[in-house]
Amino acid sequence: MTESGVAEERDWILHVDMDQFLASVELQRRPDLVGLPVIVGGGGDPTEARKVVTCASYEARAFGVHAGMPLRAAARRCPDATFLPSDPEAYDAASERVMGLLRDLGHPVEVWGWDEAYVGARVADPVALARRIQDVVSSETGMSCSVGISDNKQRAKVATGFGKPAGIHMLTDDNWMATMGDRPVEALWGVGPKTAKKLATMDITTVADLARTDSAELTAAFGPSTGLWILLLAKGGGDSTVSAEPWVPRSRSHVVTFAHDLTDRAEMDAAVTDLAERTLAEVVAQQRTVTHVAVTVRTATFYTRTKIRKLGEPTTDAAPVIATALDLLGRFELDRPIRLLGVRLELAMPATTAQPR
DNA sequence: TCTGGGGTCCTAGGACCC
DNA sequence: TCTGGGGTCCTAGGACCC
Repeated sequence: MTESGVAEERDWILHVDMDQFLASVELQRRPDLVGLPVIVGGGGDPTEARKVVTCASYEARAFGVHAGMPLRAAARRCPDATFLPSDPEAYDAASERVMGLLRDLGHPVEVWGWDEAYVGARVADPVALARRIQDVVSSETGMSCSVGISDNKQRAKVATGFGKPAGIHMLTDDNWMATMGDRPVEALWGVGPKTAKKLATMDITTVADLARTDSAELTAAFGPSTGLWILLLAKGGGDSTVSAEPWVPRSRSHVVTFAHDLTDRAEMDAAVTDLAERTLAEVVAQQRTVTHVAVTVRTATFYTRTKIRKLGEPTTDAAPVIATALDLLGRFELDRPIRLLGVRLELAMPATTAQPR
């Protein structure tokens, strides 16, 4: 604040996160379901095995239903919910609309998946900008979003969690430790259950614990990059850049979980061939080139392994891609029932954005 | 009613070369 | 002949996120 009481312009990062995005898109065409439990996932059949919830409306969440839960379990918890099939094209279109609205505000927008984006803005009143974002998104799409405000992406993302749903929350150096210090390290974006468990063996369980840990102790345990990174996160730091450059994907993949485990090698070959062909077709449609082929196998016991091979030269030809995928598949011991097969194609980076690997 | 699908990045260790 | 060290490329695996 200046003496006149007018805030000065500063660089802010706003994290915009659509509330219950997939359910919200569905509610736009099914207004009769507004206020009711709605569960999106699989083919919309709650009895379908090996399919999970992709998005649950807040009303469904009140029954304990959440993303990743098997549809059958969701149906048990919330039998009166309306189950809808996943419709990626509709979500793509809705996402494009929202991102377009954000870009129209005139600030750089970094898209983070279907339902999230960072907006970088030098403004005096970021809360006013957040309100404007919510108003525009709401009036133009009928959907609500939450906005987190900070000076870096990780902290802005954490702030959004305090704003959900449909709210605005700001986290800065002034309130970071008071807000987060006593919370578990997993409250940090980028610290998951494995890291939390390892930290716990070092007697580090809260954000405040982690923030006051010696950097040498963390780099010894987690490596020079990760160790310093999680220390920075605990102190409220993070990445302060917002890039409006379109994201260039590094890879493209598909996996399939079979309704019934495969035991026949010919069926496995056919599945891998199909996955490779489909994935390559998408890569070629995007005018990209394949450098590596990876094959993933998951057995009935959930044992999951990946084998990857660099191709002799980057290609868009189906023959070498399929041959490599089948050869990689053959290097697994396939004597146990197979639950999942996957193919991932790693892509050559276009010359203008080529980066050392 | 066991545990989806699509991604990214980091680290470790072996092979190979100088 | 033996020994040491550094750098790079490659694959495997882990971890995390939406």
